[in-house]
Amino acid sequence: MGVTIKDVAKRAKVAPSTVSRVIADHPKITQETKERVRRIMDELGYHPNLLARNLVRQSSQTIGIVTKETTKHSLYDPFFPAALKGMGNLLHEKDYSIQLTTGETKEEIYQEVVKMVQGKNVDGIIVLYSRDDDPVLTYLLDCDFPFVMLGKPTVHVNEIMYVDNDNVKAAREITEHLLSIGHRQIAYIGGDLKFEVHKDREQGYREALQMAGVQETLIFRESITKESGEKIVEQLLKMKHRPTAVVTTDELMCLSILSALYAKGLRVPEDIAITTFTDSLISELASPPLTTVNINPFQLGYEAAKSLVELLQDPDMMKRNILVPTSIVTRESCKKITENEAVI
Amino acid sequence: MGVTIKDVAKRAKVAPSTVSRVIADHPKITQETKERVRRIMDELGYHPNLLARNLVRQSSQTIGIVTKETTKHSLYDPFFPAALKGMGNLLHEKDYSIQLTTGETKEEIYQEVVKMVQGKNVDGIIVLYSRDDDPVLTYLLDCDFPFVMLGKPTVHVNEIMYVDNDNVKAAREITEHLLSIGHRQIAYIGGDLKFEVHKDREQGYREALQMAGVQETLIFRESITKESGEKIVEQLLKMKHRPTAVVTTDELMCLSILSALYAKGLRVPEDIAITTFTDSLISELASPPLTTVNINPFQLGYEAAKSLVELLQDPDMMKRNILVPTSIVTRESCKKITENEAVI
DNA sequence: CTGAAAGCGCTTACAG
DNA sequence: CTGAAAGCGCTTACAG
Repeated sequence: MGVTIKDVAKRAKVAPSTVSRVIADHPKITQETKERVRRIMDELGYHPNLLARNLVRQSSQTIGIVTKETTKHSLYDPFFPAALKGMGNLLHEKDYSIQLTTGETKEEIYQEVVKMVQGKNVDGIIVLYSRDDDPVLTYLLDCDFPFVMLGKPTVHVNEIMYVDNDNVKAAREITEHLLSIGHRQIAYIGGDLKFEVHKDREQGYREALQMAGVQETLIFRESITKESGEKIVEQLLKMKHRPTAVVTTDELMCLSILSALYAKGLRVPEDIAITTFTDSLISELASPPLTTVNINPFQLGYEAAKSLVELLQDPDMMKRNILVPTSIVTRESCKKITENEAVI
Repeated sequence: MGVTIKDVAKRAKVAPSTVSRVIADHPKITQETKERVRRIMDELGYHPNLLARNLVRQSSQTIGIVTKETTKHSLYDPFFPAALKGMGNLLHEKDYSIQLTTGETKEEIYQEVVKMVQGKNVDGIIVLYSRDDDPVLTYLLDCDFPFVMLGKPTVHVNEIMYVDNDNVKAAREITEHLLSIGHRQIAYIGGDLKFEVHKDREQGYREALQMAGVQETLIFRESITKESGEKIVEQLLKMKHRPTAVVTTDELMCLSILSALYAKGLRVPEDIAITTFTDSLISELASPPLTTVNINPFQLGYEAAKSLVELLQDPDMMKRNILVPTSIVTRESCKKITENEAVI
């Protein structure tokens, strides 16, 4: 086996406890001893065995990151790597490691969380989604385990630390943006309402239309595939008052819609305006570049990790929430229209 | 603190060692004792403390995944989540956890790897890239630590277990595909040659042209941004014999090129054909859908993890390599051209 | 088939 | 300022 604290102690002619204190940079050890011990550690190539340290500290200095079950799409959702990077940045700073769930299904992931928590494999958890009836959430609350949610919880809002955008507002604003440049027929393409983010954005869309006195809403909640994009576009084209603008909430879905529109010979933004959410490189590189709600996914991850670390340092802290601001990035996918065009 | 093995032992009136054996499902424990002990474990809500188990076993049942330093682009490269999912799948099956590096720079990542290895925080490592002069690689080889590389190593090829595509062949085949449908002026847009993958693909491109008797090669190695796409397209358009087809090796770069082409009023595939690599959802959803080399990123990750687990089970096993096959997925971004069109 | 004991490699009160 | 000792919660030869 490798070099242990005892080997160092023997060579340095001190007790193992002293070596341990040198590692911890304990203030009551003389500079002299510290230097001597450190030199010997270098000589022997000593590195602390973290497994032993973890056991005695009952802490792994690791944060578990819980994802939702995978779909073909969620795999490629640019939100994930950006948020991951944000969490990684903060956690690296604070000297925590990241452990990722590997399960595919809800049940597998639940079991992993239980194992992480009970096995003391992680000191805290970040849940990367918010959905209805989530056994993971119930479990974490039940055992009072430190965690932060990325997204607004659907229950126990006041007992859970979370980081989110104001998705209602964000969706309202992007819809208002379209209204302000003359659009009246605006379709909305969101997602499954069991996820809080989709509830919020859909509500924001409704609010904006209502406040503008527009009666007609048009909402789609399809899974994100090429086919669903085609299906939606087909439906749009069949309508008497075809929408002049579309709010999508997902960059890949937006690509899918774009693709279907082009296939039908429609031009963006000339024939129809389109907007999306997230603002990864995809929005910038799409043709045309997309007007997008920048939700700052990196910052969301960063703040979630930061809140969790603070919670670990002070378990009794107030369960406060953080709202990461969003902003509209205007690109070429939306065009001002006159009243004439508005009603085709 | 939580329930320990001693609590269970006391209640079940057996020794802690017996409880331990029940957990391990040791064959020499009677069914009767097993059942009794298990019942009590349930009653008390006992879960093994993995930190303690890790210490005595000197193993963390965790695999470290080492990424390369981040760029704005690499963050969104769809290869990463797909490979991650592949690794996760296999590792979940084998009951290993995943620990991810969090560093931003080469130096930070190197330090993390050292800490992972020396601190015994991981049992094995998967390196997600292959580049020249990589201190991480040197270090892992020096301390003879179990690892698998995803990509072909640039040195010590025979001492390293790796999983890769045959990138030379893949690039040759996609270039030959373009040749076979009539293209003669084919540009290539790759990446920094310090990465083995880019060396290989560039070579494949060259080989295909050479074998077809085409003298002229045209190679770009830009970073992946909107601006570099514009720059490249500008250069292409200035040429006397403008290429009729472009091989790109990255889906986001391909989007960038598409975008720049459209901005200049060119049509794909009518005016210029374009192909790419990876085959994530992006290729499918792009406009037009992209002819792509499917490199099976999920499978690459899966096989890498599988090889590593095998290596951990049998440290003396032959350091064999695995080549994951690639295939060309034909979509609408390439059009057959006649000899007339070939020379504009 | 089961138990008593040692030990994994640290950390941390408690003495001095 | 430093050391001796106990202990974190398991596992695993060694006995019987």
